Amino acid sequence: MVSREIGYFNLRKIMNSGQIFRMYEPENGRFVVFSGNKRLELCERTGESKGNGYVDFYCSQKEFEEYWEDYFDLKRDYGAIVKSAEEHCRKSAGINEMRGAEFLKNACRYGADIRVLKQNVWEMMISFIISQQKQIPSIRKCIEALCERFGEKHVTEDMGTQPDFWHGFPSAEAIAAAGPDGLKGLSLGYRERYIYETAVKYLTDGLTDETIREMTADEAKKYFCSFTGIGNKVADCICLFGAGFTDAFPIDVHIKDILYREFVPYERQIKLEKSLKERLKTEDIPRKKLLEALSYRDYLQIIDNDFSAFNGVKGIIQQWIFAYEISRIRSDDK
DNA sequence: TACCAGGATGCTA
DNA sequence: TAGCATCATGGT
Repeated sequence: MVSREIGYFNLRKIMNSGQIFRMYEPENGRFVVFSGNKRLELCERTGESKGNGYVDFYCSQKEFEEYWEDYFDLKRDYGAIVKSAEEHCRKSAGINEMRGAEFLKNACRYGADIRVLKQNVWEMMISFIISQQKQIPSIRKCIEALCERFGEKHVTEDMGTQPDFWHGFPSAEAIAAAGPDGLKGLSLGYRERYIYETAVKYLTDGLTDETIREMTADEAKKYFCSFTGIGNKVADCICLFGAGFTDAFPIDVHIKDILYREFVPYERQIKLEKSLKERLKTEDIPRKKLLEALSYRDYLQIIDNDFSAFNGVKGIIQQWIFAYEISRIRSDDK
């Protein structure tokens, strides 16, 4: 076991932040993480100094240093990111009707202990292909079903409250070998073809995490987009959560909502809404339609304008505002 | 029943 | 390049 005192680290928030789908909390404060063909148990304990806590990693020192330390992004100084975010919010308060700075400040307070995980590229490709047009619980179910059918079976070493076996994430070979119809019955819908064709191309190209690391962020994103079923959003998720490009900024419906609501000046919002009402000849504009009134380029422009202070770690800020947003939606549901 | 989900694709103009 | 319909499936 490896025990570390770590600041800015909250496993429950990481688990619920939407970046990882194979993480569970079988008992209060005890977590299990699956990555490829690895499995890790962790426990959180309250630390002596404020903001820090002890975390027990149930693995060898070697495995911790070779894999999990980078996986949990533990070498990065998250305190420095928080400090720069606070400074940015303080400076920009008053600009853009204060909404953006205020939202960002609250999002950073909520999300600062969410580490952006460095998972593996292949697992992120398939996981985020599955994620499209699905809710997070449904994504988890599909991925787990995929693992059960195609993943390598492992025996759990410490027999006890846990099931005595688990499955790793399936390899591209296993999925490709199953053929075009091999994915049926997993509730994947139209994504079956995307996953199968991605597995075949992945093998044909001989893709590895190492070849991606030799690319620039732009090259990697462009390359991921050449797979059927991977567009801008999914490619950015792979870049951020799998390839370690921390400037990648996935734009999904929640991020669009945030950018529109908090960062588009009221004057522009009024104009957009007015023209949309005239065009659609109705006063009742669905939120989705409103968010589509801005193009992908428009959203990129907003990010360029309002997040340039975070160059180098923009993706981490994205994850914090995303997690903050979905936590608010979830508490609204209650 | 209708609508939505951490979207992508293919067609049309 | 933008706008639009369509793509399965499960959940509310």
